[in-house]
Amino acid sequence: MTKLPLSFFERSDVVQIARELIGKILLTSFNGQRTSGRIVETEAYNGIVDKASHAYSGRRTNRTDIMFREGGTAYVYLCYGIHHLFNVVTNTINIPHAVLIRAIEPLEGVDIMKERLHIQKGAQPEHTLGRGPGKLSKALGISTSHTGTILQESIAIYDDGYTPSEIVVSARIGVDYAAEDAELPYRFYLAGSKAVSGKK
DNA sequence: GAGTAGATCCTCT
DNA sequence: GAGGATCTACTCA
Repeated sequence: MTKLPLSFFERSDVVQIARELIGKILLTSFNGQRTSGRIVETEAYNGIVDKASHAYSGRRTNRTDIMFREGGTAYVYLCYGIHHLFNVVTNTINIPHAVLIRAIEPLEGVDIMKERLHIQKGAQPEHTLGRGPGKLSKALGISTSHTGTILQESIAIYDDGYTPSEIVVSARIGVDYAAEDAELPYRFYLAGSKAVSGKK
């Protein structure tokens, strides 16, 4: 299992990176609690030309400033006052591209994830633990305090040689406000995975 | 099984 | 002061 280098995220094609992240492993290690899962669903956010992106038209505020950093930085923000959403910043400095990680299949630390989600042990099948961006962040212990973290230490993404059998492309979820950009084929998921969120 | 309301708070206008 | 890259629980059928 090899850790993805920062150069993986510093490439210019955010849509390509989103596709390649399917099947990779997201691993967090906080306070000795190690949890990981295989990424099965992602969405690309294509910077200043993408109405669905927080950085659309070059909007740079305290919150979005993280997206203007170099690739391989974590961008975590609070949605609906409840959910912490985990993104990976891509491309180079001053280009605010990002990939939203939407779903994982749990691998290590399943009991820790259940504890974090307040699920009784064995009460729910494992594939529900990382189904959806809000739950995934909670299961892995990621919160807004981790925004700006470089993805090489307490949070990192690995390649264990797994090759996805079939990747499905679709429009993104929950971005109706983005008008015609909501239709863009920027969402990728692993065909047949039970952990994929959204419609069937 | 499908549809809907409510939670809840930070960020930007 | 409004609204959001969501999730759950509850209703009704």
